[in-house]
Amino acid sequence: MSQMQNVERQLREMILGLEIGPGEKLTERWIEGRFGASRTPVRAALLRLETEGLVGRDGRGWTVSPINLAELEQIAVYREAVEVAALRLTCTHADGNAIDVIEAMLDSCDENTAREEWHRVGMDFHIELARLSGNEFLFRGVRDAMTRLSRARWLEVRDEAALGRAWAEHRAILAATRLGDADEAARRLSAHIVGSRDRLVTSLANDRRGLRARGFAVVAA
Amino acid sequence: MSQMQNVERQLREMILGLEIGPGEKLTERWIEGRFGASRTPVRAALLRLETEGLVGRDGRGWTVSPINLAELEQIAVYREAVEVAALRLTCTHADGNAIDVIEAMLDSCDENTAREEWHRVGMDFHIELARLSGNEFLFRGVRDAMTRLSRARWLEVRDEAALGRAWAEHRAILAATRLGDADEAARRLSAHIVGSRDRLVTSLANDRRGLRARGFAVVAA
DNA sequence: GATACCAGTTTGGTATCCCAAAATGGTATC
DNA sequence: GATACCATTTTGGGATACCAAACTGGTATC
Repeated sequence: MSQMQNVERQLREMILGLEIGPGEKLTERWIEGRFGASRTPVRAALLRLETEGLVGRDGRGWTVSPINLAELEQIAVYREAVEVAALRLTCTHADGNAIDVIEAMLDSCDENTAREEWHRVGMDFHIELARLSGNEFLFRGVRDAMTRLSRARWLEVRDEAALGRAWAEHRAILAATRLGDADEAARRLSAHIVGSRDRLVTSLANDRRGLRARGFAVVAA
Repeated sequence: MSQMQNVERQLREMILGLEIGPGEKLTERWIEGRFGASRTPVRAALLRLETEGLVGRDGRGWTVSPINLAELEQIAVYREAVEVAALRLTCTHADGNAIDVIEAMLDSCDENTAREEWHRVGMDFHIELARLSGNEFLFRGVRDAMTRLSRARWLEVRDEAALGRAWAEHRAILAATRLGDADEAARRLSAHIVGSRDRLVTSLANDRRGLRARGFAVVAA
């Protein structure tokens, strides 16, 4: 694999994994040294990650995008539009086998599963469901929105009960989709997204002090 | 302005203006010479234009994205989702003054207006309307979709009557939005987008031979 | 005539160098 | 102690050099 893709992938993982905190300054030379690549692939990676919203410009330099509560709310609205559209599309040509695969993803999580894995599967559920629509642009929209939400969701304080409820909602959405009941599926997905957004923003707003203490920049709604 | 932004802007204009045809090969060295910049800004520009879907990789090299009828149909579906969501949002806080500005854009076109200008205003109408939603992500979604549709719409064979009908639809959408009638506005916008898509794809499919004769790569639906 | 093969050229990927602007840090001044 | 000022360093933007892989055109072989 080329250096360019390597730097991009590794830097993205460090940002999403919060190994580099939201709001931290980045210098091209530091990245260069950190990954043993020269500046050309480093700059290519930064340009890509900028379009993903993971890094941004801070004057002349680069910054890991802070957690922005107002932005999170906007993303949730965008996500609802594209994900519901994708799901409605999927309902028009529901494929039982494909839905089985996604349901198996949910089943793969139990009480012994690491929290990190629940997190990842929770994202992939929505991404893979959107992929079933067959529409590349709706799919990308959902995937990009989930990427932008990823760090915030990881920071969210979630209890076991909340995760269980989310999983139940996922299953209900799948069930309606399997039946091709677009209205029911859309209704449940909308509720899921809105609820998810509210819990997320509330949790982060409440924990803002703690997040700042960890050195994470959090911008208010 | 920096070279990077310069190269990006000029190259984008050449591609959107069809000065470089869909499907044409690009070499970094040619661009370098054409705009008097070195490869560093050229590379940055290509990476950016790649995310806009205007250029793509062809093996190791670069290609101006061909007109892809299947893709155009998918983009229209995506666009409908985000643009309708944006419009519904706008209807919840309709601002008469802002709508006046957009209506003035429509008024600025008359029988003496160049076709190129009609084309530009037709795009900007949708983009500016989406901006009123106040949601950055819905706005970007609409803007990016319009960018991707731009070349195809320019190639579309459209008569005066079709343009007149489009303008009437635009005005009806604005009127419903001004009244805050979200359902009516959404219904009219959906119809406008679907009709627009059908005419576009039909026109291009019919004229495929002519387009190929001009050296434009057109991929079938 | 078709094909396999080879030398020369082109091209994108990468590394490195240079520069102007911005950030930094220390110092003199009040 | 606060502040204005200046020398130094750092940093991103750009230019260029180098390389390996891909492409090209021609040639020899069958």
